[in-house]
Amino acid sequence: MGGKAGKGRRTGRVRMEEVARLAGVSTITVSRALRSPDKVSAETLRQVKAAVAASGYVPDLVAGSLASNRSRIIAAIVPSIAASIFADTVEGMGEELRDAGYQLLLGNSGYSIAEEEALVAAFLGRRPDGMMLTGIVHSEPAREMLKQAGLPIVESWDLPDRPIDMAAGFSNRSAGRAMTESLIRAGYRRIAFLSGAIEREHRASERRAGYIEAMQAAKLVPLALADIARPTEMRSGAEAIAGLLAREPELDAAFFTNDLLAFGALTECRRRNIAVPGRVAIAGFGDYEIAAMAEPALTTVAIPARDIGRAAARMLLDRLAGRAVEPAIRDLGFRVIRRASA
Amino acid sequence: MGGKAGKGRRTGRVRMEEVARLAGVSTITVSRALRSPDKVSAETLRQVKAAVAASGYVPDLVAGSLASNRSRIIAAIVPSIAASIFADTVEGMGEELRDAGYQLLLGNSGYSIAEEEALVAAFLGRRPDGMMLTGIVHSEPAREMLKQAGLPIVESWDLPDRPIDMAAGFSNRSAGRAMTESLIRAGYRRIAFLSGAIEREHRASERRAGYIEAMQAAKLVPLALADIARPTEMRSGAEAIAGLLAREPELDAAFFTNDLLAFGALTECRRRNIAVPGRVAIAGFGDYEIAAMAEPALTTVAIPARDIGRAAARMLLDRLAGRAVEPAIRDLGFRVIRRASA
DNA sequence: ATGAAAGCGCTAACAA
DNA sequence: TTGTTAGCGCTTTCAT
Repeated sequence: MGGKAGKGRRTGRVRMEEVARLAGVSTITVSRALRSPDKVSAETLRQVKAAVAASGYVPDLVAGSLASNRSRIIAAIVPSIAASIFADTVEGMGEELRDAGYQLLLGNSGYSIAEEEALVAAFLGRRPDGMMLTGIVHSEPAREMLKQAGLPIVESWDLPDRPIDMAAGFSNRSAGRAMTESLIRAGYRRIAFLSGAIEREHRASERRAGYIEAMQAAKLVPLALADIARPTEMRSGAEAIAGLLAREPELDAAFFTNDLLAFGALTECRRRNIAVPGRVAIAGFGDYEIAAMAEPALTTVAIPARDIGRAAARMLLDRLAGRAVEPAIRDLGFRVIRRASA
Repeated sequence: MGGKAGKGRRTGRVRMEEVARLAGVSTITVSRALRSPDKVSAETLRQVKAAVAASGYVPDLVAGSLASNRSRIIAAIVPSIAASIFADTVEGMGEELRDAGYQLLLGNSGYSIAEEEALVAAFLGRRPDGMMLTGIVHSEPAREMLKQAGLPIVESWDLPDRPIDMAAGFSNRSAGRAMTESLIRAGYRRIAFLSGAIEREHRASERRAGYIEAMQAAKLVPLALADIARPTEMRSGAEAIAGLLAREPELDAAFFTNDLLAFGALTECRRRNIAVPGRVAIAGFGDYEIAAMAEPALTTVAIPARDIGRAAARMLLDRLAGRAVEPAIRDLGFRVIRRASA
C-alpha cells in the first residue's frame, strides 16, 4: 500500500482537500465554487470543476450539515405510505423539494400518535430543516419537542385550532357537512355515516361531526357508525353494507369515510342485486381513481392530496429562504362531486 | 442573557456535554450509556438517564454520523411513490428498518434512469449505510458510483444478470410466461399483451418477453402492444380495450401489464355489454386490492411487493451487522391467481 | 476573490 | 468501568 494511507480514522472517500490540491486552491474555495459559483472567478470555477470530475468527488453532506447547521433534509410523517392518498401528498412534496435541492426523510406513524412522537424525536436528531406532520392531533411531548427545536413545521390534512406553526389542509368537518347537505338536497333522508374507530383517525371523526351537524340542522336523525375494523380495505365496505341494510331497512343512503369502503359497498350491492342508487345511495370520500371508474361512478368529495404536499413543501422552503409565509394556515378546500351513485 | 452564551457558532441545542455535566461524568460515558447501556454501570446509567430527561437532550445524529462513519440511514429509490405497489415495498422496508433503528431516505425517479442517477449521487452524499434501488437497469455512472461507494446495495423487483451487489425480486419474464401459459391452458388462443412504452419500464418489457415466449412455444401468434400512454391509470385500460376489440375482432383474451389497466378494461367491457370472460377474457398483473374486489374478480399474478421491501431491508441490515447474506440474489417468486375474469 | 484558523457535536482509539 | 485526546469533513468567521 503506497503513500498517503493516513493514520486517522478516515473513510477512504475523496475529500474536498484532494479536489483543492488538484485545482491548486484552498478547500474553502472549492466549497464556494460548488455552493455559490458566482463568488469565485470563472477560471477558478473551471479548474475546480475539472478537479471534481477528475477525482470523482462526492461532497459529504453529513460534514456539511454539521458545519453549516443546515441539512437540506425535510422530514415527513404520514399515517401510512401504502394508503395512496398520503402517497400522493408525499409525491407532491417530493416534486417541490427535489427542484430546491432538498431531500425527504419519510416516516410512517401507523395512525398512532405515540409512534408519531417516537418518529419526531428520532427525526429531530437528524436536524431536518423542516418537518411535515399529518393531521393536527399530536402528543404534548411531540408538540413540545417541535416548538423547542424551532424549525419550520407544517401540519397537514386538516386545519388546526392550535397550530404548532404552519398548516396546509382543508376542513374535514366542513367536507363531511357539505357531502351530507348535498345528499339531503338530493332527497335522501335516512343517511348513515360509516367509518373506522374514530378515536384512531381524527380526520374521520371530523367528517362524522360535520355529518351530524348537517343531519341535525335538517331535523334528521344521524346514524353514525364507527365500527369498521379495517377502514382502509375495500372488503370492509362490502362487509359493512349488507349488515347495515339488514339492520336498518329504511336506510336510503350510506356515506363512507373513504372511497375504498364505498367502492367495496358498491360492489357488494351489485353482487346482491341491490340497486345503487335506487335502493340505497352510496357516497365516498377522497375522489380516488376508482371513484370515477366505478359503475355506477361514485359520488365523493375531492380533496387536494397532492396540492397539500406541494403547498406544505413550498411553505417550508419559503420560510427557509426567509420569505414571509402568509397566511400561515392554508385552506386548500374540497369539492363535492356528484356522480351516479348518489 | 446570562452566562454561558459562548463565542462560537453553536446551535443552541442541548449538547451531550451538558448531560455529562449534570450526570457528573464525561461525554464519552454519556455516549456509551445511550448507545451500549451494558457498557456502563447501573448507577451511571441511571444518572445519565436522569440528566437526559432533565435537560431535554436530543442526540445530534449528524455529528454522530460524521464521527462514527455510520448514518443509520437507508436510502430507497422507487419509480413512483403514488403507485401503490411500490408504496407497499417502501412500507415493508419501513417496518423492518424502524425496529432496527434505521431511517428511510426516499427518492422518486419517475421511471427515469437519468433521474435515478441524480438521486444516487445526491443520496451518496448523505452517507447512507445502504441503498435499495428499484429494477435492474441503471446508468453506467450510477453503477460506477455505487460500486465505488462500497455500501451494501439491493436491487429489487427483478432478478439481475449483472448484480451490483444483492437483489430481492422475482422473474418478471417467468411471470409473464406463466400467466400466458395459464391462459393457453384455459383454452384461449388469440391473446394480446398490453403495456405502456416498454423501453421506459424494463419490468413490463420482461413480462412481455415471457408472453412472447409462451405464445411461440404454443405455436400461437403474439400480439404485443406497447402503446398505452399512461399505463398507471385505470382509464387507459378502458380506452385500450375498445379499440383493440374493434381492430382485432378474433381476440379472445387480453393480458395487461398491471391490474389498474385490466380493471379499467373490465369496467369498460361492462359498460359496453361485452361479456368477460365470455367474449374476451381479461388478465392483469400485481394482485392489487381491486383485483379480488372486481366483478368479475380479476385473474392476475400475485407478486410479493411488501416482502420485497422486507427482504431488501433485512439483507441490508444483515450485511451491516456483519452477517453473511446467502444467497445474495433472492427470488421471492410470484403466483398466478385464477379468478373469474379469465 | 481567496485563504487561515477554528470549530460544528459527536465517537474511535488508546490509556488508566 | 471510565476518561483523554484527537479528529470525522466540512463551513464559518475574520483577515487579506
